[in-house]
Amino acid sequence: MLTKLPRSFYERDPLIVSRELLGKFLVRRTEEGEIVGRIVETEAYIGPHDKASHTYKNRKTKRTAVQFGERGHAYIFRIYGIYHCFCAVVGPKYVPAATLIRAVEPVQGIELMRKNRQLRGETPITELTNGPSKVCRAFALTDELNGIDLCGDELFICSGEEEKFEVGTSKRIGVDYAEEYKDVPWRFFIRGNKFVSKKPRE
DNA sequence: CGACCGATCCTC
DNA sequence: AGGATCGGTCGT
Repeated sequence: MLTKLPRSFYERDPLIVSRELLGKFLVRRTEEGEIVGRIVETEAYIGPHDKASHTYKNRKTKRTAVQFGERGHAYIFRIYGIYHCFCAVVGPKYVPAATLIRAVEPVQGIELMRKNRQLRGETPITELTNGPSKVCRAFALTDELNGIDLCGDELFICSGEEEKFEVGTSKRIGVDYAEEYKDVPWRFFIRGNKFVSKKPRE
C-alpha cells in the first residue's frame, strides 16, 4: 500500500530529505501504464553556497526558476544536450535546493521502462535505471514535466512497505569542479543495492 | 555574439 | 578513451 508523500515531507532540511527519500517509491502515470521504482540513490544540491548547484549564488534563470518556487515540485533539466536529470525541489522555503534522483530499483512497469529506454537487444534489469538520465528515459521524464507538482497525479513519490536497509554516504558524482564542495558527503544510497549507479567509495 | 562546458551515457 | 549535442553562462 502506497501513500503519497505530503508537501511537508519536502519542506525540511535537504540532507534529511535526500536521505529519507531512499526506500521510497517513485510513481509515474502515463497513458501507457504505471511505472514504479524504489529509490536507491540520491544526491543533495543546496544553493546558494554549494558550488556544484545550479542555484549557486542564488542564480535564478529560466532553467533554475522552479528551485525557487514551492517545495515538492519536479526540477527536470537537460544535460549534455541529449539527456535529462530529475530532482525534487526540497528544503526550507526560499532556499533553492534539490534532491537528484540518481537511481531506482524497478518495481512495476518494467516492460514499459524497457520500451522507453529504446535499447536494442537484451539489457540486464540492473542497467535499466542505475543512473539519473536512465531514470528519466525509463520514466519518460522530459522538459514538459519540469515544474510539475509532485503532490499531483502524474508524477509523485510514495512511502510504502519499506525493507530494512543501511544508508551509505559518499561524495557526489561528476562535480569535481566544485572546489570546496566537491567532496562533501551529500550522496546517499542503499548499501549493497545492485541498482546503485556506481561503486561508492565511502 | 562567440566560446566553453556540463548533476551523462554509449560505443569504440 | 572519446563523441554526442545544445542551452546556460560568462567574457568580449
